[in-house]
Amino acid sequence: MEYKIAENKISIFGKDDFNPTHILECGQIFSYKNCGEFYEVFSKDKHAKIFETEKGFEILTDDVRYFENFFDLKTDYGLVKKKLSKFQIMQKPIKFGYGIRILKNDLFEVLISFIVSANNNIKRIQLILGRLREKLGEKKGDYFAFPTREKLLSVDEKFFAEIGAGYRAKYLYNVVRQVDADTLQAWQTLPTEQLRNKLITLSGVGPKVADCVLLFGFGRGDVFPVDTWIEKMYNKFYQPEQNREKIRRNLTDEFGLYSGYAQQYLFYYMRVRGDN
DNA sequence: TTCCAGGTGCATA
DNA sequence: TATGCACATGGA
Repeated sequence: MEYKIAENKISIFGKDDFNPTHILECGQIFSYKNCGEFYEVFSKDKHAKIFETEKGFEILTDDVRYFENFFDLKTDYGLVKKKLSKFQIMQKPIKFGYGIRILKNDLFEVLISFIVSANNNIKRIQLILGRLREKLGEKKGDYFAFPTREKLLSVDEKFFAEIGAGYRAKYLYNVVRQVDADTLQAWQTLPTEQLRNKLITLSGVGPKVADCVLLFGFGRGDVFPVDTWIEKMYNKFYQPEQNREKIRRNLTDEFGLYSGYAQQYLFYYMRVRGDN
């Protein structure tokens, strides 16, 4: 996919491998707004607006280099889809979510966000994270930054309960005391399996949340997060199986380095289309 | 009213 | 190692 970077704008040429609806509404990020004429997306303390043009899309932002990496623009998703299309099961999901790209979101934000996501629905996750930004994030004109770790350290467990986190309040209170952004960044050098083991030691982080952080933060394509929707998918298209660890092993064996990409097309397809 | 949502932690055997 | 249950909250 071709794109051009100017001072405050990234121009995307073509609409085959980039679609803001697919990218933002496929459940990998919770901080964005559909404003009709455009989408606005928030990551860390930054934001960008995405407009559709005749030839493609334009991303307007003060930090073009950040969002070039965020939208994973250097990866050839045409190739990803070509590799995945040899699997029969991927035909419809790829056609349906053709413009999906896997985001490289801020590690600390992804960690907090997906701890909130556990056993929760997307609407409520967005609500809780929105309140978190409003109450603790720095005001940046007409939006709020994601709170820094220092800010998150300043509140008690009750605060997280009051913004609606429910029983996850304890996990959040604990996890901000267990890691900081630099520690997470340092883990980037580890191979996936070791990194996964590190993440699972954190409060509120199990196999599923760890895989989401690996995929949507660390950019590891060799993980396959198994949630309730993937379990539904697996039981529909493969053999009946309720052990999520077995499902995960089977799917990563099948899709290898492209596991994460496959997962995201399938997740989006299952959640929006239900089936067929 | 009951079920479900991008599951995890902990006790028990 | 594996199984079962509790855990907040709000929409369907």
